[in-house]
Amino acid sequence: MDASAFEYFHAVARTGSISRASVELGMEPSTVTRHIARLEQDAGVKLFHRSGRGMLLTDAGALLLQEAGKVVDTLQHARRVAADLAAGGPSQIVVAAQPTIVKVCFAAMAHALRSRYPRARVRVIEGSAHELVSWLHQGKVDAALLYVPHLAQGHAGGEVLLREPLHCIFPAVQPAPPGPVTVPAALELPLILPSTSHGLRALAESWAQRHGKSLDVVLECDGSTSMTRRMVQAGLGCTILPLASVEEEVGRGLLQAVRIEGPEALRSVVLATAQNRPPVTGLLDITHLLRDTVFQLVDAGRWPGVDRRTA
Amino acid sequence: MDASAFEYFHAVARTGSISRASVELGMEPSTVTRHIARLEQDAGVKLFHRSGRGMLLTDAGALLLQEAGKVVDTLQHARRVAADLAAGGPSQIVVAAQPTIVKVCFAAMAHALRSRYPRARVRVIEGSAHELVSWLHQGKVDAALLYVPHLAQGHAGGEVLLREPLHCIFPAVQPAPPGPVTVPAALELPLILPSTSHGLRALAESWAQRHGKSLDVVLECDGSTSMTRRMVQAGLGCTILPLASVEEEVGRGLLQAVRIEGPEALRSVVLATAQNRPPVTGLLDITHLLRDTVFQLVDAGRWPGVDRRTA
DNA sequence: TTACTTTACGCGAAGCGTAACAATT
DNA sequence: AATTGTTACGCTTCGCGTAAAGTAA
Repeated sequence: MDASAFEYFHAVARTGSISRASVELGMEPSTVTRHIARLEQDAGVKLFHRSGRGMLLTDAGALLLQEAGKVVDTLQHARRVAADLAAGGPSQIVVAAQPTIVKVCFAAMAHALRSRYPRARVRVIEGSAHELVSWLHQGKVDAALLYVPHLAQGHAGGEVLLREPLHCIFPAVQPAPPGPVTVPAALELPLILPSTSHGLRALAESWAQRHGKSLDVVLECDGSTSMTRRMVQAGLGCTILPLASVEEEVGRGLLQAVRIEGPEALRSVVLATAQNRPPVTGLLDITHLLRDTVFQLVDAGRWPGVDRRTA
Repeated sequence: MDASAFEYFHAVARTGSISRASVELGMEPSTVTRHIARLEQDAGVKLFHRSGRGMLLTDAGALLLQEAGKVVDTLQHARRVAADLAAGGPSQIVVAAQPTIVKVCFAAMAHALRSRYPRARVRVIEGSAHELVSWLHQGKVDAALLYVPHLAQGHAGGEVLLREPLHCIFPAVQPAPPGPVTVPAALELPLILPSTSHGLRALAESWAQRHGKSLDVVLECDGSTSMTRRMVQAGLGCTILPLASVEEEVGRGLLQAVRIEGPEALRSVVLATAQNRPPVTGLLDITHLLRDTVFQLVDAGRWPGVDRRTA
């Protein structure tokens, strides 16, 4: 029973159709049919229910898919290591980060990675914190930059690169305090925040609990922070964000940002790598490069709101 | 890059020679050579140092072997699941146990497994407790019967089948106490025991510590317990074993066995399965069968020194 | 010399694509 | 009718084994 049979099977099960799998695999549908037919003959059971609309896994098929998935993953890793050997260094580098971080430093990072590893395929992905840890765990990304909500760092194998102060974001039309505000003062404001399970919302909730207040959430706004920014610009309320997220709007006078005081208003940016998986070739080099890039950005004043003192 | 390439590579690296790998793989040496040569070409580096005596991994080869090993393991599991599907039940059953347990009940177990799963390949392996947990973790065995030293059960996903009392084993020439002895009394005896890291030795050490005594170990005897038995027969000292290990010699008057009193002199026999790995087809059935076999042996009085009361 | 790996060569089989067919919606 | 899966057929290619050559101990 050849390993490629499991790969074909995996593709068909995932796409739910022979024709879709065939284009993904770059071969003719008839070939895929033959492979599936042979696998079913070898296994002695039907792995799919056939219908005019596609292929649906049977119970036995679902069982075998578990194993097929592992085979595909393992093979992919092995091939990648071989490719790394051939390239004399990493042949593929995948870095992910949360949107704000992407905005600030992924241009510089992509540039640094490309010039350091010209022969490697460099991929950058944007995702939520939850997605990032999941991707790390699955080995889909090599390194990730993410916010750790408060002082709860050390949960994963991450190195704290810097601490970024959070700001209260006001509409341009509303008079904002001239200097930094305290956390309790921020909690008095009508806020536009993401719904639960988002890092910033969880942080705000923990502030409210600690100071014995309740949040005045006038609007829940999920998705990209640009939507939240537009809501604040429209004067519906204030929000809490790092300065980097709104630097441009602040510069153009569309929004006002006031720093929130105190250590609880600091979010750590950590550089995380997968601990459970074997490190990719040159991962240590890569993390060094990413770290240096971040520090250079901060030193050049290109990370709004962050300097060496806060970091 | 085909998965079979990794399998061939794995075989060559493991055996250290193309010719040995070729017989293991059931093919001609020239074929294996071609596969390795192509893999090296794809990887762009030499994976082996060639010498007139065989093949030795390079650094790059060692790196790739890590991945190749995972590929081989994963593929093996996937093929097995497929074979289970084809057989309509488990196609292979691997059960392991510590030597004494093997001696007492593996004949009955092998018989029960063969009659329950006539189409399956049944394998039984004997090994030390340390090896057993390692094999379970690696997925090399489906179920294992092993002794848990004292009352520290529950560490792994194991079910306690019974508790077996330990005995003091005396030479035939030496007058032995007529009835059960206490743990402190046993600790006074000159003992022949395995060296550290063996379960029985660790148990004896813990007794000594708890009763504030020190062991009088006249001889350390590693390997099979039959060596220990011969040493006791020769009159060099006493030892501590379950009755099942020495039943035959006791019956022939070559040794004397005296039960040790108290709950601390009981060893639990646990039926363990791998928790970290997906269960094999019908594993639940198999464990049921093994459990019933043990209980039937005990009820029939075929497990020396154990009855329903101690169990 | 001996044991092992590698190359050359010819053959056979396995797998692919094209194209026609069948079945479900 | 349209989309999708399956079967038939001819062909190419890939990989195996045999046999000879090369190479280190």
